[in-house]
Amino acid sequence: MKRSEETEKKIIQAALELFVRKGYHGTSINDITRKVGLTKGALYSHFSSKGELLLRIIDEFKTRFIDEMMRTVNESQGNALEKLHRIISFNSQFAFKNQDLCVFLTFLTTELSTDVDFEPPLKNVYREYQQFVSRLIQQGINQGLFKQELDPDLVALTFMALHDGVLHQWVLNRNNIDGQQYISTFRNIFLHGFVKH
Amino acid sequence: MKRSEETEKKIIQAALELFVRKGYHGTSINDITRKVGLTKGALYSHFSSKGELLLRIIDEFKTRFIDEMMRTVNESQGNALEKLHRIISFNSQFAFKNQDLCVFLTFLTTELSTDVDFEPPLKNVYREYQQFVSRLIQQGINQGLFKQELDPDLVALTFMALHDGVLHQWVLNRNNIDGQQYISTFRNIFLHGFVKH
DNA sequence: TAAAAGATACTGACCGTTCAGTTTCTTTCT
DNA sequence: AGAAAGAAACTGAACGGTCAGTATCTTTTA
Repeated sequence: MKRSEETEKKIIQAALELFVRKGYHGTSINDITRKVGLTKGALYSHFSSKGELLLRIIDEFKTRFIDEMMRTVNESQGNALEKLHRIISFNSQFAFKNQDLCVFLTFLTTELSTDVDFEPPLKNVYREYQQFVSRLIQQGINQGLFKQELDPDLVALTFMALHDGVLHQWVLNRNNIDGQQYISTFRNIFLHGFVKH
Repeated sequence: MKRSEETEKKIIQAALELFVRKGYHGTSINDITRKVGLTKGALYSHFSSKGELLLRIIDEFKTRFIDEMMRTVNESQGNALEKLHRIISFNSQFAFKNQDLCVFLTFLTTELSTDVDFEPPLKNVYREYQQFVSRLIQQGINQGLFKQELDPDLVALTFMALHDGVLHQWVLNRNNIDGQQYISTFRNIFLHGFVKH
């Protein structure tokens, strides 16, 4: 890899970690350069603005998480339920390996959902995600696996809500939660509820 | 009500709306004073710092949402499942009436979860919430209503995760979602899952 | 040796905060 | 009741500091 590419990667990685930990507005360019061990001039010879850094991270999230998840699920065999299991597994594994990147979308969207520069790309990622899950739910309903009375869009939204929320709670309680057990809990609840029947 | 109290209320209300919409660091004192129609000096004669504003809002959230929810649920009759329904109803109604205040905790916690000044009070509110729900789940298990194999703490966490996530998604899609239908969807899924059985 | 990458030093704007002074309201005195 | 005095609320300008971004110079790399 070229040196400049490596530097860019380091900058993006540092920016990602800081954005997730302190928010976009709470992170200064100086914070980022200090973390990478560079100066402002160096950073601005790679990126034109702080905003471009954010857009690059959004893009990275899309290619590394969304696209990869769709690829994995589409290539897998099985009915809609099994594919939904796949998504949950993929998300969990990805979250374990790339905590920051995974948390990024949820956290930054809350902060920047009304920012004219960032709202459109952020919403695009969400929309793509939702449509993918929604289609899967629709398949499951057609296959007679899921309850027919449910609206696929709303179930997809609920799925994403649960996924977002679980991530949020996990970050807040990283040290007190057994990740594996937490995941199996929320998976069971999402699929079967927790009321006895 | 005294004039100063009214002004303080206006300031807090404006700060709340802006914090929720643009984040804590993304909101300036000037933004707030502009919205209220005051000057900086006036604001600082009521509040000692920007941080105090935030702490006051956290406190307001606690008394108006958490405490009130506990009171409502504790005073209600019925078993654990019915009380859980109460919580969901209360949260939904509260969210409809006080969108900003309800969204506040979720959003600001993501931004400020690593800030030494604000993390403790924010986590306290969450802890109180979780313990309350957790005890309710435990009651439900004891009463034979809920699945015994589940850990009450993790179910409570999942409940809050879903609640947080639903709020988040709702804010992002305020205009495209039928609130009532969305709530009933996530309630059904949480209680009974969406897989046919 | 030319171009890319980085260091240094700077800009103007805006940040949260302070404060001396003015206006507005409330109480006291005659 | 009406003027005087005092308190409370607010103004507007300024403070030091930090922000994102830029201009200029030096080093490294190919």
